[in-house]
Amino acid sequence: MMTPNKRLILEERSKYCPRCGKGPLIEDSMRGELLCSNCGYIIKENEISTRPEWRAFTKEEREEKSRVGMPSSLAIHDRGLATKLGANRRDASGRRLKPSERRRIKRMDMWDRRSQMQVPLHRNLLQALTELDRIADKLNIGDDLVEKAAYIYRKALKKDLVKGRSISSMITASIYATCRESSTPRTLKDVAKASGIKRKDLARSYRLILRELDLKMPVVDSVKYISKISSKSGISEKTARRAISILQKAKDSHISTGKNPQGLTAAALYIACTLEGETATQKAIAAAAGVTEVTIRNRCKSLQRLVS
DNA sequence: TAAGATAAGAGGGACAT
DNA sequence: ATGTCAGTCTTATCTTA
Repeated sequence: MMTPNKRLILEERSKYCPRCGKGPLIEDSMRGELLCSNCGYIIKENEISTRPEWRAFTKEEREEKSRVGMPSSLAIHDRGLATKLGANRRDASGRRLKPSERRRIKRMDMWDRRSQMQVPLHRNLLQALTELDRIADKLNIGDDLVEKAAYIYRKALKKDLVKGRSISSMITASIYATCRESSTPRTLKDVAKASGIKRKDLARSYRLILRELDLKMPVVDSVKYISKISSKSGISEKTARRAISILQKAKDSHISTGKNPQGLTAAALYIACTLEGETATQKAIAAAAGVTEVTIRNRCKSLQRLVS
């Protein structure tokens, strides 16, 4: 009972990162985040702790939450709390609320007000999150990533990063950042296309977010792109595996750092094709990977030295 | 027709001024 | 703050097998 709330949180969690499986997890008390010291992954549930007091309630809250209908979602512009405590004291399905639930909602409401979300900001968020849904749908990314993107956007908004820039470009950048963070293979190009933002602008906004929010991204693993590219250009499983081993070698010899991962992957696939006697044109692979043939050739030059 | 070569230009990071 | 530099990637065009 004497345990401070902070420690309570930490003890409830696994000591290992859910993504990379390593750790240890450390707490960034400045931002109230729990993150992996190995890969920088921010453990999602702790996002809520930008409003630290909530953490005190976790245990009971969690049980209560499940009884009170819609979960509070970061991807809803007001976290789903728009409906203030109504006069009739009933929830959405008409049930009477228990006094304890009423108190809780009132408290959440209070924090909502205190969170200095002024009306223009609300409007901004609403617009951004509408856009977020639309783009996320096109990109086929899951709800958890949508939540994460919404979280990043909120942070950007709080830091006034959106001021002077378009909402679309910033929410798009948030989405891209989310993909990178979770190692979901979506390229700048993919995301730009889905949103209608120019690649250049997206890249700029993304870098801004990265810098200002101090986000650390895992190094993108070119192997992740193998299946995407090989299936698009109809390359066999066997050849794809060969390409993976080539990429592995490339990684070990450090020629892959600083190179466009799609280009590298495309080149590895091309070389694998020639080694396996499979016919595939540079053109086809380049198209599938979203890079030019020239890039493939350039990567091939350094990769071929490894293979031979 | 596929692949290689070459050249020009865009955009950004690093570093110095 | 601004400019330069090295390096990457893209587009375009020409040549080669």
